[in-house]
Amino acid sequence: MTEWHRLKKDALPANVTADDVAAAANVSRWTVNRAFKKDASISPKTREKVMQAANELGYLPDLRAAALASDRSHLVALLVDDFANPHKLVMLERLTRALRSRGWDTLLVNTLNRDDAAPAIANASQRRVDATILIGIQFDDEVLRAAHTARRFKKLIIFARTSENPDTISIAVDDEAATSEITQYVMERGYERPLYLAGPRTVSAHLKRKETFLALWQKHLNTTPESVSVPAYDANLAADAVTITLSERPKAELPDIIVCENDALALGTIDAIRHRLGLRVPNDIAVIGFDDVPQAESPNYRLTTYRQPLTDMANYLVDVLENVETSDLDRTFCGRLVVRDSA
Amino acid sequence: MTEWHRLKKDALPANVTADDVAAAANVSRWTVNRAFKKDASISPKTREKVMQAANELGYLPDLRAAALASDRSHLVALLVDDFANPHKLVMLERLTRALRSRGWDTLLVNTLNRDDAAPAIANASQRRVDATILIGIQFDDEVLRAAHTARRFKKLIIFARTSENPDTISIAVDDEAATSEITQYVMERGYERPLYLAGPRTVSAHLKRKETFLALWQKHLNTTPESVSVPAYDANLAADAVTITLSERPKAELPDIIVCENDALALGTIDAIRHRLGLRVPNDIAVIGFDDVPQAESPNYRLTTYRQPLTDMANYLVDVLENVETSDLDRTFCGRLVVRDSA
DNA sequence: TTGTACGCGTTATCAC
DNA sequence: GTGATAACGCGTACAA
Repeated sequence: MTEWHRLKKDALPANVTADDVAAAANVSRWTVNRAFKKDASISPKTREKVMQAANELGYLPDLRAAALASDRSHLVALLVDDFANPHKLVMLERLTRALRSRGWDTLLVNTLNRDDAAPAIANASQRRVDATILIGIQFDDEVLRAAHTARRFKKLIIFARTSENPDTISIAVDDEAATSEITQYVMERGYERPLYLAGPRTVSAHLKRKETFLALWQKHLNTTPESVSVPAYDANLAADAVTITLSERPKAELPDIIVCENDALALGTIDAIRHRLGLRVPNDIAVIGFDDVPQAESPNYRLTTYRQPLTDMANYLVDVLENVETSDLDRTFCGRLVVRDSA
Repeated sequence: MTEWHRLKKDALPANVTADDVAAAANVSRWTVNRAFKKDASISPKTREKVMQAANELGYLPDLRAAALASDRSHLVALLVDDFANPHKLVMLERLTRALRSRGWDTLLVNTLNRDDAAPAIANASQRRVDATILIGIQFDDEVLRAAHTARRFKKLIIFARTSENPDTISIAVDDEAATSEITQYVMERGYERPLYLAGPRTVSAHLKRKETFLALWQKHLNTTPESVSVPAYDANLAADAVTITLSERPKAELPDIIVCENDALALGTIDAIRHRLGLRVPNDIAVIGFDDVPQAESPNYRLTTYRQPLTDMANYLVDVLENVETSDLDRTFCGRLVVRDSA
């Protein structure tokens, strides 16, 4: 008989409650509770006794019941609708790491399609999460209104994206400062004919990158750069868009740099320049991205990009969760330009 | 005043319960319950009346209380420890899609480090999830034993990885069949000096790819191919390993194909071959992967790889959840080789 | 088809 | 520092 099977056999019943522990430790159920609570007024000796009994019985507090009774679940819902962007995986890692290491659990909700955003939010509210975090793209005012109607969570946080909605807490990088830094770099390096490649336009939770870039260029050089949009942050879509836009174009009219709203687009752009247009990066066309995804530093791409301070942002998000306030919690962060070889 | 603000102002109290709806609809609380339950014996008229009252009050059942009372949460924990592998993002999307579209919610648990696996499982058990799904790599027998000690969930599922552990349900691709198909393809294309690039060796939940490949090669050609391992499924690690292994080697002794345990390794391998060794793919060294991540079809990689039927696997996982049984639910699936240009 | 005790396992609050 | 009472919001089982 393996050790595993012995364990299986000796397994105690699954439904050990605080009452059982209380009986075993000869204390009241409430004392058991205190033993599991930080800074509770309980003598070290009793706590020790309780913990030992709990260990023997395999007792762990039931978080469902705790949430029901206290109306705080230490649970957040994370709504995502944009799994084509590799940066999402990084964000998921950073957010779940910050949350979990500080005692918060994460409900990952895949917003299946555009019409599913509102039901997804309603669903989260039925779990009585303490906050709902939006890290997708298709959240417009309509969705935020749905969130509000299905009000049940105290906080609605928009992460890595800016929102002016007053009932929302936005934690994001300062797009204007970042884009300003990028623009300055592009100008200093002497690029003259940029093409801006943007993602989908959203109504309420957006990035201010494209408009800032165009405005700055206009201001300093008095011309408005060309720009193209794709309907999702997807490298393949970006590659197609770049190919279609530039393939028939005479060399002299090609852009000398493509400024991309994020790395997902930038990576596709590099692929298209090399393998569809048959040109070199950065010699023929340079490329600059945003996010600094892991791929960006691969020897194949060596992408110049802007890195967001995701860890700081995630930690601030937990600060917000632990704060009782609900308003004036918006905050922007500054990242830094990571210069590699693509521009 | 915007519509948003009006809604805010008119918002009803957040704590609407079934009792409130019952009062408003002039029925008992239990009738309200039935209205929200599928195939409950309730007259359409009453249900309609209840639903209307519920809508007006903004009532939605509290899933915490439901789980507490029924001991079924329709919630699963998804434990992940391997965020460097882009395939994880695809798996997360497919799993959450299948789960959510069939009424299941997902707790995403980031297993922060090796020692955190057991606490992570314990934490999931405190949420009283109906099942725990492991999609990482660092789950050995010790961890599974911890899972068992913190028993509270009915099912422990290992997804996309094989386990012989009797208390575990394993849903995976048939590695032997898949590797056999790959091996046959490699032989048919006339490759003679393969190098096998594997990921970390795990104890209980493993892939049978490397051993199968080596055994088949041995059987048919009577030689054992060289193999190399990296400690994580990370493209950068793979690139480094390939570089170190091959950079000083005379051309004649280089492998003519590198067979990778998955795409994460394969993409890094291609990068290293091109940019560090200065060779061509597939002309000098061919590469073959496993998973068919989105990157694999980019014009830059055109990776020949093996695609798992992830959607079918995810749907089967939900079947398993909805099944009352616990044993004999293991199942393997067959995928297909996707031939592109890299091999 | 509809209504009624009771229990699920905690927490908040107050009494000792 | 410790024990006790009353919720928290719903499900189950059974009765009407």
